[in-house]
Amino acid sequence: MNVEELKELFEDTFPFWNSLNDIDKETMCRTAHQVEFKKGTNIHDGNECTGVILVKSGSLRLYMLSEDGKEVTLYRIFPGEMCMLSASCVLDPITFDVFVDSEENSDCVVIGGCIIEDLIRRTPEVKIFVLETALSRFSDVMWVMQQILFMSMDKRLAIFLLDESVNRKSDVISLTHEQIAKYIGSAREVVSRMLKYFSTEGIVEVSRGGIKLVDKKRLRELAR
Amino acid sequence: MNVEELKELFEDTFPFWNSLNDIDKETMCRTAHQVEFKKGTNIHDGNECTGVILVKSGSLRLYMLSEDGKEVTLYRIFPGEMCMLSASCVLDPITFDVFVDSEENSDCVVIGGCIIEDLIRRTPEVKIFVLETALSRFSDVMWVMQQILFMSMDKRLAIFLLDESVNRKSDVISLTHEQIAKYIGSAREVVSRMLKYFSTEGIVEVSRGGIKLVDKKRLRELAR
DNA sequence: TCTTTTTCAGTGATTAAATCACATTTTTTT
DNA sequence: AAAAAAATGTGATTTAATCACTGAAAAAGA
Repeated sequence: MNVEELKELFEDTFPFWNSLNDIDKETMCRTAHQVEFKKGTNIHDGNECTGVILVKSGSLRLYMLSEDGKEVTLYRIFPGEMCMLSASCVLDPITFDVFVDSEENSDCVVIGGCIIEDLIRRTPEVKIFVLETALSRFSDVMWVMQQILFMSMDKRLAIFLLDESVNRKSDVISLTHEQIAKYIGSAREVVSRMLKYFSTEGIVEVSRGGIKLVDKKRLRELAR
Repeated sequence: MNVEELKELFEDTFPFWNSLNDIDKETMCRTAHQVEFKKGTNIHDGNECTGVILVKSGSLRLYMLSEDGKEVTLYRIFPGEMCMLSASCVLDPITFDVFVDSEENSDCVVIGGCIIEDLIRRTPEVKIFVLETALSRFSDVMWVMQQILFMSMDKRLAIFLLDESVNRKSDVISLTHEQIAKYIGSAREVVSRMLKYFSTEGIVEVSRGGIKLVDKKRLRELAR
C-alpha cells in the first residue's frame, strides 16, 4: 500500500485529517505501517505502547485478563473502526491496561504512539478525536458490565448468540464453547451446560465447534 | 455566593477558564446555580439532563441500577471534583445512564446542560476538558470491574474497608452492611457474613452501623 | 414515657454460577 | 495407525446471591 492509498484511507477515517498541515500528513503516511495480524495472535498486552490500530479487514478483540488467566471481553473492533486503548500510554486519563487479540487474519494500519502523542499535543482536533473515540468505548464496556452484573446466564448467552448471528449474517455460529465463554465473561462448562439445555429445548443445534440457531424466536424471548 | 466567588471557584476548577471570553464567563456565573443536596437524596436518574455538577463539600455516589433495583457503585465524587456523566446528554459518545445520589449533605454548583452544550460546540478547550474528565472515570469503572470479576469477596471487602478508612481518616467505618454491599456490588447478607467472619478472626469489631478496624495488617494481607 | 414503626443485622435454606477434576470424543499431527 | 491436541461432557464442590424469615436496636409518635 503506497502513500497515496494511505492518504485516502486516513481521509476517510480521521475527521481531523483536513486540519493537519502537509508535513503532518506526510509524517503520518510515512510512519504508519501496515501489518497483517494472524488469527489468534496477541497484538497488545498493556506493556508496550502499541499505538493506534486501524482495522481494515478482520476483527480485533479487546479484553481484560486476570492474574490467574481469566479473560473478559470488553468489546470488539471491526473494519473501519480503530483501537485507541492500545495507545493508552499517550492518554493520561486512561490508567488501566487491556489486551488485544486478532480474532481472524486482520489487515491493520498501526500508527505509532509517538506520532499520535506529538499530534495530540499540537492539534486540538486530533486530541478531541482521540478522546471521543476512546470515550465511546466506555459505553460498550458499560453494556458488558450491565450484562455480567444484572443478567442471568441464559439471557446473556441468548443475547450473544443473536448478536453474533447478526454480525456474521448467518444462523451458524462457528465458535467453541471456550471462545463463547470468553466473550460473555463466563466459564466453558457453564456455556456447555447452557447450550445443552438450549438444545434439549430445540432452540439450537450443537455440534463440535459450531452452534446452529434453530428457534430464533425463543432465543429472542430469552434475550428480552 | 455571589458572582465574584463563583468566578474564583471556576478559575480554580476549570483549566479552560482563561480561554473563555468575558460574555461566556459572565453567562456561566449567571446561569450556574448552587444547591445543597441533602444526604441520601437522588440528584440524577439518567432521564433528565442535570448538567455538570461541581462538588464543593460532601460527596456524591454514582451508580448503576438494575431493573430489579440492584445497585452497583461505579465511583464517588469528592470536593473539588465534578460529575460529567450527569451531563451525558451533551456527550455523544456516552450512551448509558447512571444514577447519582448525595452521600451526605453536599454543597454543589450545577451548570446546566444547555450552557455546557453551547460552550462545547464553540470552544475546543471546553470540549477537551469535558471529554478528559469523563474519560478519567472510565479508569475508575475498570477498577471496579476488575474487583467484581476477578476478586473474591473477602479481598473486595478488605480493600473497601481499607480505602474507606483512608478516605475518612479513621479506623471506624460508619456504614451499614447494606451500604457497604452497594459500594462493593454485593448483597447485604454476604457482607454481614463476611464481616462476622472477619470479627471472629479478630480483624474487625462490628457494632450496629459501624465497623472498627482492629487488625489492619491482616486486612492488608487479605487485600493483597 | 411507653408504644409503634422503622431500620439494621442474623441466619438457615435454596439457587445460580464458577471452579475443580476428571472422562470422552473428535480432530490433527506425526 | 498411533499419539497428541483440542473440544466437549459431567459429577462434585465451593462461592456468592437470593429468599424468607427472625430478632434487636433505634427513632418517631402518642
